[in-house]
Amino acid sequence: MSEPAATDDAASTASSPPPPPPPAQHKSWADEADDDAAATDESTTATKEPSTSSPSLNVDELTIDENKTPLKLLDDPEDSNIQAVTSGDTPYTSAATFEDLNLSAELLKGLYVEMKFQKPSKIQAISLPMILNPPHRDLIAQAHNGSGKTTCFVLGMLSRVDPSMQAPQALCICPTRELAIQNTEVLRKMGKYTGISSECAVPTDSRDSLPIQKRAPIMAQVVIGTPGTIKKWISYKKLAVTRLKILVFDEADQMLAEDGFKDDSLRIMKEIEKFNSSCQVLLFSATFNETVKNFVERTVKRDHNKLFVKKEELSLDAVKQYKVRCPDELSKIEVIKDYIFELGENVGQTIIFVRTRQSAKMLHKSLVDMGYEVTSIQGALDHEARDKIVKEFRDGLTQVLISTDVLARGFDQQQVNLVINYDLPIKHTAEYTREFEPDYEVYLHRVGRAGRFGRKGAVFNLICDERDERLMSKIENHFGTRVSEVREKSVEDYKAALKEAGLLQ
DNA sequence: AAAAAAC
Repeated sequence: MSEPAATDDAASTASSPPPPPPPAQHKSWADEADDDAAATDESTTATKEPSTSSPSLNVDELTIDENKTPLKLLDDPEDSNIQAVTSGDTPYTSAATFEDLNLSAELLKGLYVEMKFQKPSKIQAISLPMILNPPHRDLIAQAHNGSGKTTCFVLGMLSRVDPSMQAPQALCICPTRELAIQNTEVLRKMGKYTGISSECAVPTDSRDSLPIQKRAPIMAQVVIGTPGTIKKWISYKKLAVTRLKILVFDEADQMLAEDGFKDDSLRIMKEIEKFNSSCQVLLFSATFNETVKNFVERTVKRDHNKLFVKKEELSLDAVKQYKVRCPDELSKIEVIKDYIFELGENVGQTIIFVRTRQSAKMLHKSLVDMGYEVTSIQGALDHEARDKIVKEFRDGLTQVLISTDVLARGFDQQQVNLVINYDLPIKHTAEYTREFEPDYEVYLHRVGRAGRFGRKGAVFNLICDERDERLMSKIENHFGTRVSEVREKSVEDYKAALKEAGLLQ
């Protein structure tokens, strides 16, 4: 069951000569920015430039592969809603237990004692053999919110690191500060007994940290951070990429989206590839829309593996979705305080999502003025304030957190049972069209803040005009779900909703 | 007409 795991890593630590010293980097990385940006554009149009391995060809081959190869679905018929396409003839066996994965005793202890895990979740059972076993192919993996994606790549990073080599061997890039910190904490917890060192690459307060030029090079074996800081560390040669074995993009669809972090991500990837073409790349997210899916498949190596879920099956049944029709903006606040807060007091923590920083501030002030204890977070706050607000929420000192989409993705707080969409998420792309498009991916991610790991949860969408109605029904159609209405002033409706969601007796 | 992220 677990034969293949021993060869590659073990051999390289035991018998191969020590790795060569990092080659001298003559040019500052920042100097190349312009060339790189130009090359990047070309590769996206898939016309020329063999800087990576001819992208246009890859697409064709992948398409053929997908159609011809019967899905090598693993041994569990229940997994049929996850579509797995594996590359080549490598057989993978789904891991029924963590023991099946040939993990070190220290890592197993971390999983059982620190994380209190018993056995791999579905996505873990399928993806971990692909991540851990040679030939360590790249992987694009989609899985439901709260299904344990983080464990997949954190375990991947921890088990691929050679504990005896003090150099960065695993790098994980995340879209927000909060997610980078959270992932670092998970890694430290899971890896507690392994002795593997880690560093969180996010901006620090300039007052209590050395300027980058004076800092020592990073020796940590795993680095997790946000694009800007990682780019900076690489360009100042504080983060060496030559020993990296594994590169992870969390929320990969956002990290590679045109209006996301695509340029940064591609630049980092190219820099790593330049010194180190064998580095394994993992792309994880709950969402990959067709556009970005198409693009990311050209971003990774040709012989990658992939796991996808149908969009209809992404909306968790565990989280019940409702809509409340409010006559105007002001009545949204009434609905929140007079009904949702009133009834939702003992159902756990709540996140209220808003579209803009301004409305986060406004709503925060309104609710505080009315005597409610709420906090709010958005990207314009300084780092200290952001960290403090998240910590208070995690410690349970605050029950209600107002947030922009800074926390829409990945934020894992198991006590969150209620999500309120004060505004529905909108795509900003169609600049000159009059019709608004919902941001389906952000909607799904927001909903996913409740019902972590199969827990109960409810979402209330506050809608107040024709535009909202259309957005809401588009969302329903897209995911093939029905969002039932809770009448604005009906206590009974709210009660029934919370009962149906399993949050109220 | 947005949010995120480096100075």
